[in-house]
Amino acid sequence: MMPTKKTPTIQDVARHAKVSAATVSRVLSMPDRVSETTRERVNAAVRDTGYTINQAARSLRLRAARTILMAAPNIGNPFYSTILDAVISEASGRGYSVLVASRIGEDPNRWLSDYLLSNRADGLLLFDGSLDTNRLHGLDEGGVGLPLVAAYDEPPDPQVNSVITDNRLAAMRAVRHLIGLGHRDIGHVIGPSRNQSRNERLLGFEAAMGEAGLTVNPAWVVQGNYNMESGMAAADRMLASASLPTAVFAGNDEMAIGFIHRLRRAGLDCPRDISVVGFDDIAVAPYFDPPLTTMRQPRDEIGTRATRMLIDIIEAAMPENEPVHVVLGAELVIRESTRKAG
Amino acid sequence: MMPTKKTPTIQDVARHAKVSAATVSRVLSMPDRVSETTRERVNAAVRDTGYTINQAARSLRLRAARTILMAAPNIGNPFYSTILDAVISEASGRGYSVLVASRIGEDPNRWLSDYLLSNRADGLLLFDGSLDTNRLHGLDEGGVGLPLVAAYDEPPDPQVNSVITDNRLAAMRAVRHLIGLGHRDIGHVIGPSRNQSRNERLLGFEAAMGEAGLTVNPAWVVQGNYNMESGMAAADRMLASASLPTAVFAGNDEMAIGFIHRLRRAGLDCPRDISVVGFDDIAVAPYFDPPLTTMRQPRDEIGTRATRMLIDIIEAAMPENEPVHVVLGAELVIRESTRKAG
DNA sequence: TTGTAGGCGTTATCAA
DNA sequence: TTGATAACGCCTACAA
Repeated sequence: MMPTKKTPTIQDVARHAKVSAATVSRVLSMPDRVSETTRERVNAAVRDTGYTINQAARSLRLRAARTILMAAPNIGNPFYSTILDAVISEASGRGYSVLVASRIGEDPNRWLSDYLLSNRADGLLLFDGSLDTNRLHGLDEGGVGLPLVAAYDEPPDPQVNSVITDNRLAAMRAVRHLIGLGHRDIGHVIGPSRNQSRNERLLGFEAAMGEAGLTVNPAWVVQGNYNMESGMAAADRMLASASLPTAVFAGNDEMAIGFIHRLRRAGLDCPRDISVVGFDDIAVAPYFDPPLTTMRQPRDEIGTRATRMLIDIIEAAMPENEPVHVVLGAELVIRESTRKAG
Repeated sequence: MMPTKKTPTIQDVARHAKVSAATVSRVLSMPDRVSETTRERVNAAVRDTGYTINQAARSLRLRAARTILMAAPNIGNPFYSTILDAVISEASGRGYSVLVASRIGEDPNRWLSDYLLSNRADGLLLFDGSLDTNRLHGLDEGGVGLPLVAAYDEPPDPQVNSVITDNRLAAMRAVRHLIGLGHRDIGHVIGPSRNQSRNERLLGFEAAMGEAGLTVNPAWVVQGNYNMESGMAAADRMLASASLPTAVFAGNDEMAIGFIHRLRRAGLDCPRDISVVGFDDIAVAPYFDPPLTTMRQPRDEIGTRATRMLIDIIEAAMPENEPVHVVLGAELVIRESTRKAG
């Protein structure tokens, strides 16, 4: 076995090319400030030595890691992983790496400060609405503005940049679709209470009901947890009530799927007995039986826009005077889980 | 707006506590080598100044980033994102951060060398079977052994450490289940050709057919792409053949779902007309209609074991003399997409 | 156009 | 037990 060769440094390349380290550095970062001939010599030397830049040294010197951190409540959830995919594409297109943190537990701020204030990541993409962005902003002692973009969930703090879907409007449109189909007895499976998007969707539900002069039956508004299991439980609770709605707006597709599944086990058919509209348009939605009518969130765009915004902020390197808020629309995708009432 | 305070360094803390920087460093990394009283003074100073360690400087000095890189073909796929979740848990429990790279394109080696040889990541978790691990090993010039664990896909290279499921055996068990149900006309939807796991599953399929004295009808072996869309296409091709099998082993659950979906559109029912067994046990499998019979891969365990192994290697910091191969079993989960023949 | 020199913030070695 | 000092590898004034 060969003796371990040390990985070559910029000095090794310099020696090899018979120039100074400074020149090598220039060739790498601003090639036009170097004469053609030396540039070629240096490039050859880089190849010969197999040099790769040491990022740690570079970060230390530049005080920038060219890395961003994405924090999500549960990266195993396809919703977030789809976004992550877009985040990685956009980030690596701009020369940034992506660190991922999931299920940030008890002390999120300490956690995040470890990442952000310690030169590991230059900015934060926050997909976890349960984090307290007010306190997070406190991380940033000087008040300069920690590069931060909150996405997906409505930020409780208008001070932070955000990219979100208009959950309220989207919910209204989903419910209006049901109402347009002639439904009047409409239920809602809502998300977990900590979640801000859930509140917006509930508000949208109520607004759409109100504008149509329909009353909300509290027994038909049941809480879930944004997963399939909880959709089943929601169905159970609704089935236990005195009467049944003819249509239900589920806070997301997972819950819609669990809900429909449970309905079927109880001998009820969707859409024959109950129409169901979901939210998100997850991958399986078109292939489910029945194919799910749902509000499609532009997840790619959420990831791409949020990342672009974050990197712009990082590179502008200036205090964000005015926070930017991007609001994206959701699109109603009509499939077969909803049909005319009666 | 306040003037930007520079983030405090270890020197600031030292001044504050009236000790040397070396002492502060010791308090942070080996507290017992410091007297009780100074330790307290230093800790207080750390709190007062709001000091956080600069990871870039630390990495430079230590020649280690305490970061690992996970490379997957498509992190948006729930299969990989579930694993990622486990990877992050395990890694952060051991004080490591996780960088994620997805869809590594044309020149994967260059890409990866950028990460690994440049002190950004200390090791690689490779979930992309399309990467050439032979050439990847070449990254490691001295032959010391780049810390690398390949997972999920059968590594074409026995030289690299791996954590995999026994795809062949799992496939055999899936098909035996079908045979045990009395099926004799059995088809197979296989994965994309670049994929090694697909070959193993095909081999398992053939082995199980062979041992039961059944012949494989080539018209019933159709290729897909591990996604739902391709499952539909596979069904189309099978429906176009002279006769139909009574049971099908799908290379993964996504294809099983697309397949069943298409069948239903053609007026065929699963499991009444055709039984289908899938592979993976993705989240929606129990909620699909019919609930999917499938081979469950221990995805959490894959992620956890692979990560543990990688970090062990990194921290042992010694040439891996013998590559380690961990083979995990898959479990048959019988639900309702398969039933007795006839 | 190129080179010299200094410092980014840490930790390990060596002395005290 | 503590402190001074010297790297780790890079970039960027400033000088030549």
